[in-house]
Amino acid sequence: MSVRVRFAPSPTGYLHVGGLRTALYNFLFAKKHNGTFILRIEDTDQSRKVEGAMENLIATLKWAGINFDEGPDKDGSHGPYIQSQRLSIYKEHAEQLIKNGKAYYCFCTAERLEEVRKQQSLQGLDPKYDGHCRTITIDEARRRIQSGESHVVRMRVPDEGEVKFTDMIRGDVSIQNKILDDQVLLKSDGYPTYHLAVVVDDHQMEISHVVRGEEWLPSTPKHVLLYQYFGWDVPKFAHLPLLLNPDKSKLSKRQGDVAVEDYRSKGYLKEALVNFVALLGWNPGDEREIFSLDELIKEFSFERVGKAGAVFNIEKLNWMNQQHIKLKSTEELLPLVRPLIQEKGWKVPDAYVRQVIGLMKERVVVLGDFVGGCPYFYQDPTLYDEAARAKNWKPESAEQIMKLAGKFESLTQFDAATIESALRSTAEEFKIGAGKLIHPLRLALSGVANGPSLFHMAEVLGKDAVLRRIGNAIERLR
RNA sequence: GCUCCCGUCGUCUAGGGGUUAGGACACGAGCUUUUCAAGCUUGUAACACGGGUUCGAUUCCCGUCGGGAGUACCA
Repeated sequence: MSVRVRFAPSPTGYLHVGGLRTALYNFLFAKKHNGTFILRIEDTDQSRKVEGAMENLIATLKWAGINFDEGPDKDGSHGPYIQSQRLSIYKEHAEQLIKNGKAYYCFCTAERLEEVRKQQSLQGLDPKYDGHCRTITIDEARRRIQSGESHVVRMRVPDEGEVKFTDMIRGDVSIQNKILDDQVLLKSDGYPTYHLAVVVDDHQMEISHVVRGEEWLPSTPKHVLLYQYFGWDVPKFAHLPLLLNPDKSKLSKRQGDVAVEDYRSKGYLKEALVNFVALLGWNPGDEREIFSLDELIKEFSFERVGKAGAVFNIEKLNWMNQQHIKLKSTEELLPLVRPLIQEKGWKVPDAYVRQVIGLMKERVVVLGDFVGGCPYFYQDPTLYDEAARAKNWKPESAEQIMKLAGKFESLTQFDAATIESALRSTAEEFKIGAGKLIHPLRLALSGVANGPSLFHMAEVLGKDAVLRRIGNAIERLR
């Protein structure tokens, strides 16, 4: 059997990191088995529709490197891939169920439904549709519809028996029919609910494995029942453990960033985010942790996906981002850093940025650190860190640095080696340790107490900037 | 409430009838060092609880507790 899987988000804004992982697992599984990965847009709730959300979703998936084979803008002869364009299909299927007695028209108003639920909870019963419209004959129903009465279609769930299915991650799951609700399948506006739409689409699109979040586990029995009603083969299911907030509730906004775009704009590499999210619930079975997308494809399997929810731990993501940055060449980093410098309005040539990247690469966590973490590479310092000044700038420093500047001036070759020897010889002349010059010079050049190797930093800055900054510092730090 | 799912260091996890319960992040210490990082070495830290089964359970079974999800004309 060929593998066909799908990621089916609803376009309500941005791509959630939980969604990213669901999409990723689907993608990895498809690629691993030479299968097909499909993107389907589930926009059956008109009230939640957000303009541009679908384009955004597609762009973000593309950014992450999770490419789909079939989808809204990639026809694969199983479309359309946007549910709002498939309304007639759902309607036909709902009617088929009605004809077979597996579904029925319901005319209950929202008010009545609410009242019923209220009464039930008052009596300590489960809130559930009371079957009020179950016995209305099709003829009568048609008359009422003809006269313009608002209605929905509900599935008829048997009162007895149970539904069983096997989940690739959780094993056998079963549930009693009697606790299942007569789920609405077709809403009064003619749109299907999720439950009808997924089943119909997954079947028509020949989905072999339904891989989705654990929040769907409780409604899966209804879906299985629908497959049976239609006489269709049931696909395999894999319900992924949830991604959690630090307090263990389902990962949500208000407790941190959940949008993939947020992490992107904060300077996380797609490689790091994908790698990190892959390891939330899955592991390779050995102690490797850093993976490329291709390696993930090679290693992935549902047997190694865990059952328990996983807290989204930003500290580990930070570490992983560092690792992936270090894995990248300066040339690969350049186009990622360049726009950030542009944003600040700073103008420096590529050759210069390459040198900065070279020096900063080992000490950066997010891409922004190449810029905001070392502004002194782009601008003369105007403020000097107070603590550093108190610690490193002594009354005699000005004279010593002045002397050093004199030596710098006469250097024909201004590189890390010549800078270092000039500094060391100056220190000797004053009979002080090199540190007594290094620290104040660093303060003068960068305005702060720490950063990359001072001599290399000075080399990158260049002689003119170094002399100018020394002059400024002596003026301002007196 | 009811239904379903889950339960190994603070977090991500490996393991599985007999182990010094392993790794990673974070945290502490040390080394290195012109600073800060990085790197290397190292330390602290876990099988939720109670019953079984068994010569032996963290591992298998049951219960309890705890957590989560679902319970919509939202997905």
